[in-house]
This record gives sequence, C-alpha cells and structure tokens, in this order.
Amino acid sequence: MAKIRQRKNSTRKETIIETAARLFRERGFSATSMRDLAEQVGVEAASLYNHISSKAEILQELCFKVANKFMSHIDKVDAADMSAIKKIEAVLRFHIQQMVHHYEEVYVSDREWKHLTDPYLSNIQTQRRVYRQRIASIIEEGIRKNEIKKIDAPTAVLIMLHAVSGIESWHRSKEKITGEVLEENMIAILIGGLQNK
Amino acid sequence: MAKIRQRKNSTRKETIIETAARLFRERGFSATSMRDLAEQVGVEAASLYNHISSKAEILQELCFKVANKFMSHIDKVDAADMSAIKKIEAVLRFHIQQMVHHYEEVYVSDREWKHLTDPYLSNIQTQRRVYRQRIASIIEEGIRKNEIKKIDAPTAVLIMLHAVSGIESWHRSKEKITGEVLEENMIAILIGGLQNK
DNA sequence: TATCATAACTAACATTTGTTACCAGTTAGT
DNA sequence: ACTAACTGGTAACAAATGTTAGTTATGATA
Repeated sequence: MAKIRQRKNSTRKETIIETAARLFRERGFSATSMRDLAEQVGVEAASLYNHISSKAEILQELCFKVANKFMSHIDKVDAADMSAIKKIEAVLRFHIQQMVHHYEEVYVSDREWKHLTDPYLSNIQTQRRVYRQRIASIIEEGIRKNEIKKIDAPTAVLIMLHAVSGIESWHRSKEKITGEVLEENMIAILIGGLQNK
Repeated sequence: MAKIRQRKNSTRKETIIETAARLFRERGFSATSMRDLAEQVGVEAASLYNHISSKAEILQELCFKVANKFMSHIDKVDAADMSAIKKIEAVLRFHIQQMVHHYEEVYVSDREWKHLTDPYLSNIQTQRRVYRQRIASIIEEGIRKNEIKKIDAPTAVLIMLHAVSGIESWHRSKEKITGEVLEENMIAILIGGLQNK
C-alpha cells in the first residue's frame, strides 16, 4: 500500500522504537503487546516486522543506546581535570538532564532491562555494575581528599541514581517547575548531602 | 488430595500472596503468570482460586496493605511534637526500615500499582498524591522555621522517596553493609542535604 | 462412622500473545 | 518500462494466558 515517507529525519524504525518507548514507560514492557504498539504507530502488528525483528530487539536497542550514552559521558568526566565533588556533580547533572529531555528511553531502560534475554541481559547487568562502581570510586576519592563526608560510597551511588529516577513524578505532575529549577534543587539537596561542610 | 496444613501462623492465602510478592518483584506483575505462581506455591494453577478470586486481587491486597501502613505511620508522625526536620527524619527512617524488612511487598506496591484496575487504581493514585503532599507540607513548615534550606518541597519529596526505593540494589548486592549502617548513611546524606547549616 | 466444608486435582474454555507466510501496491534506479 | 527493494495488508499459527467447571480426596466434627 502507501509507502509513507518517514517524517522529518527519523526512519520508520526509529518511529517504532520511540513509540514503543512511550508505551513501555506507560504500561511496562510485558504489558505492552505488539498490537498495542502497531495501533499507536498506525499500522498492523505484522507490518512492524518489516522494520524490527522482534519485540525483544526493541528493548535491546533502547537499553544499549542509553547505556552507551551514560558510559561515554562518564568516560569524559573521568578524564577531566576536576575535583571529585565536581565530577559527581557533573555526572548527576547529566543524569538529570537526560531524564528531563529523554525521559521515555532513559526511564524504560532503567526499569525494564530485567526483561532482556540472556546475552544482552548479562551484558547490561555488567555495564550497570561497572558504571555504579566507577561513580563509587570517584566518591571514595572525594572522601580521601576530604571533599566528601565519610559515608558508604555504594550507598551514596544508590541514593543518587534512584533519586534521579524520581524525575518521573515531575514529568507526570501538573504544575511543573522548569527543568532548570528542578536540576538546581536536586543538586542542592544531593550535593549538599554529600559535601563535607 | 493432600490438604497441606498452613505453616506456622500464616494461612494458605497469605502464603500465596507472599510468594506472589516475591515473583512480582523478580519478574513484574505482568510477566508473572498464575502458573508460575502456582508452581512456586507447589500447586496447580486452578487450585489457587480456592484461596484468591483473581490475579488482580493479589496485587490489590499488596498495594493497600502497604498504603495503609504508610498512611497510619504518617498520621502518628504528624500528631507528634517534634521539629519539622525530625518529622522528616522519622518518615524517612520508617521508609528505610520497611524497605529493609518488608522488601518484597513494599517494592512491589511501589512499582506495580500501575497495573491495578479502576476503582483501586484511582484510589491508590489519590492516596499516593495525598501522602506526598503531606510530606511536602512538613518540609514547607521546616523551611518557614529555617530548619530546612530553601528548596522546592515537592522535589525534595521526590528525591527522598525514590532514593529509598534504591534499597533494592542493596538487597541484591553481594557484600551488604548492615541495615542499620545503611539507614545511618542514607539519613546522613538525605537529611544532611535538606538541613540548613 | 457418616457428614461436610476445604482444598487439591484434571480438563477445558476463550482470549491474547509474538510471530510467520504470503501477497499487493509503491518507489527508486536502471 | 522493468525490476528490485520496501512496506503495507490479511490470515493464520502455536503457545501462553487467566479463569471456570466438575470431580475427588482430606481432615475435622457430630
């Protein structure tokens, strides 16, 4: 039938994955059927398979795209010449900005990665572990240099990363403060909580 | 067949709901089938219906049990004669302790309530909104009294509550610090981040 | 011992699920 | 104009889903 030209600079596959990200966020991966997705894309379920090879592949693409983004950012931060606390702040700001501006994909990859299957599941698990470990190392460096109060570094990481995922509530709230104000508030509380005064 | 006598002081229904809580946490509500659940309970899927009326009912029981627990706790805190920051600390400690000691049900009710259906869904949504609003009010009181730094109260609530759900990572980690140390660390960071210095 | 509620089983149901096979129209390059 | 690559549709699949019906065995009580 009609070969609908892909809108703007996004291919049909990208449209499908973006739509899937929205549905996976709203309903969860398992509770989203390929027919649900097809309906939102405006196509029959079977037609999706002209662009993607499986439902699992959609989740894989989402998860690895996000994982790569965070990994390459922390590479840059690690290489930069900053104090430990500034590095933590930079990582935190990046997380906040990603959650504000790329809500769907970041949120989904954080909440639904457990539904990946095995070569990909182990891969993501490892990446997540390594990522948290790298942040913990920066925090421990900050503790040694007396920039950061003496706390358990893994616990600090856990608080930081999960606090950020709370931006979901902000997205759903009626009267939103702006993204910038949100960021400054989060930084004030979290960096304020880490800093040695 | 065998009428397996309920173990200890828990009825068969409670056993089913506890097992369901574990599976819902591990795999999510939608990805857990009644046959999965039955297998873990050691029974055929159809037999579950002698004790519960539907899969949905299990989730309802979990969600409302937890919601009631947190609601009645904040009632007590609100009525107590404490500074605002101490009230926030009390709420936070309760959340942490619940996540440490009643992990499965608290985690599930926090993550899977979206899969409730409508009379129950609206009810829980309202309860959650009211609960967050009550915490925000305490924070605003603390700001007025200069106990708490000038931040956006809803943002502070969002950080607090989501940070706590990060205790999931602690449960899954290999070398755990104790629950008490975890609690003190979280309090140090989060209350430290709120306090006016 | 006979009775009866409880709780287990087997079989089956109607849907929904992800996915495939096959076909038809459109578009781009030769 | 011819062909090949795309991208859409229809029909169907086997498996899995939540749940019901009907039956049987257990254990407490009378």
